[in-house]
Amino acid sequence: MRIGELSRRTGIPVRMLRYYEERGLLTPERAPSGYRRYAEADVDRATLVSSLIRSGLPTRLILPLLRDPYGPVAGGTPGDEGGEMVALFTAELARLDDRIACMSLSRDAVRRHLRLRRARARAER
Amino acid sequence: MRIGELSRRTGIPVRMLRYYEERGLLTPERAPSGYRRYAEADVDRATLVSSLIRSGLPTRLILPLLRDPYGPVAGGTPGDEGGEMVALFTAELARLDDRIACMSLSRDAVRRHLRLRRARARAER
DNA sequence: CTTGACTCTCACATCGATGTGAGACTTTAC
DNA sequence: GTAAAGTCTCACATCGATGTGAGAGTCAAG
Repeated sequence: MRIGELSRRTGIPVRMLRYYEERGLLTPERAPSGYRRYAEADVDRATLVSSLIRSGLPTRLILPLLRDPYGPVAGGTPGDEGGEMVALFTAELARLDDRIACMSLSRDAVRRHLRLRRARARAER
Repeated sequence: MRIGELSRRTGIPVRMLRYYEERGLLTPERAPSGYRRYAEADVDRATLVSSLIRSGLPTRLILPLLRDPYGPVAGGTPGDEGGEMVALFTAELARLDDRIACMSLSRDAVRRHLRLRRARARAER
C-alpha cells in the first residue's frame, strides 16, 4: 500500500511516516516511480513505533528494540557492547515506570479537578 | 528558602523553577535583594507542577488546575466559559489515559527486550 | 574588606516532534 | 489527454522544555 493508505489506516500523519523512515524505523520498498510501498505488516509496525515514540523512547533505542524480534542481533550493532545497551534499556525502563507513575498521579489530579468543575457547573444552573 | 535550596530539595533544576514562575505556576515572594523566597508549601507545589509538566499537560491548564483547590475560581478566569475548560480538561484526561496505556505497552516491550538481551548475554558467557 | 558561592535577568542555543509550503512527478478517473 | 488527487524531496518554521553563558548584584565566612 502507499503512504496515504497507511496513514489512514494507522492514523499517523504522512509526515511522521516519512520521519520514521528517515530514522530507519520503517523501511518501505520503493515503486519504480519512487513511491513508498508498505507491506501489510507495516501497519502494526508503524503503530508500535508511534506508541514507542509517544512514550518518549529515543528513536535510537527503538531501532534495536524493533530489529531484535526479527532476528537476533548476531554480535550486536557495531559499537554495541551488550552491557552498554542493557544499561540504556534499563535506564529507559526506569524512566518509563517513573513516568507512568507520574502520569497516573496527573490523571487523578485532572480527574479530581474535572469533577470539581462539573459540580460547580451543575450548581450554577 | 531560596531557589537553590528548593532545587536541592525537589531535584528540579533552578532553571525550571524560574520557568515555572514565568508561567505563573509558582509565585515566590521576593526579598528586598530581589532573591526569590519560597514557602515551605512550594516544595510540594513545585513537585506537583513538575509531575504535571512531565506528564505533558500544557502549562496553561496547569494553572487553573492548581489555583482551584486554593479558592474557587469565582466566576472563572476571564474568557473561561466553564464549558470550554471542562472540554479542555476532558480532552486532556483522555489524552492522559491514552498515553498511560501506550506507555504501559512500551514498558512491556522494553521489558521483554531487556529479558532477551540479558538471556543472550548470559548465553555468551 | 575580600572572596567564593548564590542569585538575578536576559538572551541565545538546542533538541525532538511536527507543521507547512514549494516545485515537480505519478496515478487515477473521466 | 486533462484534471484532480496523491506523492516525492527539501527546507524552513514552530513549539515546549531545557541548557548555557554573560554581566552584575548579594550573602556569608574569614
